[in-house]
Amino acid sequence: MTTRRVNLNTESVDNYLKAIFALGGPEEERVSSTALADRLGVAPASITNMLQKLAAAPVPLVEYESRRGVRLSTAGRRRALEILRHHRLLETFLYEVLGYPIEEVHAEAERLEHFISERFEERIDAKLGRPKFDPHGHCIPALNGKMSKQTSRPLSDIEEDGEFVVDSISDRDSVLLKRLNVHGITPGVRLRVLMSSRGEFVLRASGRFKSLQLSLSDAGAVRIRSIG
Amino acid sequence: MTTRRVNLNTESVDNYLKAIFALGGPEEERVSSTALADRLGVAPASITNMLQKLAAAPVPLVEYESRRGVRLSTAGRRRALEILRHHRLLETFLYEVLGYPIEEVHAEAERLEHFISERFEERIDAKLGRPKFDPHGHCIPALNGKMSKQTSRPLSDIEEDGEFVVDSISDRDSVLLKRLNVHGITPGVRLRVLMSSRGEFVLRASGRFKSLQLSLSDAGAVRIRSIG
DNA sequence: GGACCATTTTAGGTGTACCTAAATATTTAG
DNA sequence: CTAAATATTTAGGTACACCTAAAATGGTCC
Ligand SMILES: [Mn+2]
Ligand SMILES: [Mn+2]
Ligand SMILES: [Mn+2]
Ligand SMILES: [Mn+2]
Repeated sequence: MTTRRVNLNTESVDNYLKAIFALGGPEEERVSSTALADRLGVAPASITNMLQKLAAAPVPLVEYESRRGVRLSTAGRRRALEILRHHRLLETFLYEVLGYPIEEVHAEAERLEHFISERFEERIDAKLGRPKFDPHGHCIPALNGKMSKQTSRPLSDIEEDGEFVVDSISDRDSVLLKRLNVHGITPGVRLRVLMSSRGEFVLRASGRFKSLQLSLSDAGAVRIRSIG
Repeated sequence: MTTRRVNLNTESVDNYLKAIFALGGPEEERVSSTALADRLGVAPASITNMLQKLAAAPVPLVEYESRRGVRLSTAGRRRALEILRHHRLLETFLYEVLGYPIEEVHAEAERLEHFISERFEERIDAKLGRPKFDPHGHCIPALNGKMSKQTSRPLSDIEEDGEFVVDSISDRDSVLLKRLNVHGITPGVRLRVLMSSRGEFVLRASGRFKSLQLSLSDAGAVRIRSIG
């Protein structure tokens, strides 16, 4: 009755860990099976299956109690941050060195992040001059896994007109990303925000003439901070 | 009785096609199951299984008759050349742009070749100035799949002392590759060859003091052409 | 022309990562 | 507090890419 050891160095495991990390938020709260199923686009039953496997490993990658959600273990968090570092370095590299359009870097990085070696990671990091942020304004985790906390808030939380600085933009919706880019809404840019009726947001980047109207849900993809 | 269609866009299929292409040689001769099993490091039974699948596809990737070996179909050759182009562009890129040591480019390219997009391929090709040869001296197939025939011969075929130009060096043995590189034996270099007793080769690159002794089998990894 | 031997194929499994349907537990609402 | 709704897990599949062992084939050698 030898305990058969499973192989957890797979693209799939990477993606589960990244999803748990992302959904857990800065407080690393427990994540539900449904939320994961939704994010990863797989059936809830598949989630349960994988979580049981990740939790039962010799070095568990998650803490998991049946029906009580899941959170990353220390090893799981280390691995998630490693992949996130690959992802963001790749995005920066594709954008800066290979001249990709901003809305195309994410999909390419999403695949390659699982297959580049530590040497590749080191070489592009060096070539880019050890960047701290990716082209969407997201912080790149350091080699030791350290990552500074976000001080920004979602544009969708704003309740009054005002001026802000664009902190970062989610890379998950490439159509929206391109639309924002066309209107000059990129990380670091100064932004005038007007609340229209019915929870829509009207944005204008500094130095631009054309404004852009965003739905509440699209506004959730943009993070801002106060001018300063 | 619906014919279930299989997915042939996998890393595994890529590698089978590449192996058939490489083993078939310039004449694209039929390749035996054993030769493939040997090259790919899988059991002969696995080879049979995959070949049947590749041959039975709606657009067959190989021509296969039981017990008579395989060769690539037009579609299979196209795909093999596409992957070979990825591989060699990646090697050139890793070497030229990222400063990899020559003996490390192959392993990295071997993984990444299956996962880069057409955009990535195009961007590194452009960045490198549409190179025709990779850092081992191998021809990079064109976008349309055209590739010029080799005019070189293996060093191991030489039977008398002489001077030659290094054409290319196999990338499959990284230890040998590094050893050759240390002795200045790289594509384009002028090479003095002395036949020692017992089928060993003594090489000296032009402008170098130290010679290098190579076994017959290692000499098979070096291709040369006449000076001119 | 038959026996032998190497090659190749068939038959029957494995582990990974999914799936659907059914069962069960938890939460919410009346 | 219970019933309905929702969330989660269990049970029983599938496809892929491997594997080993056994059977079949085909060429060689006497
Ligand atoms: Mn991204
Ligand atoms: Mn991914
Ligand atoms: Mn190579
Ligand atoms: Mn490969």
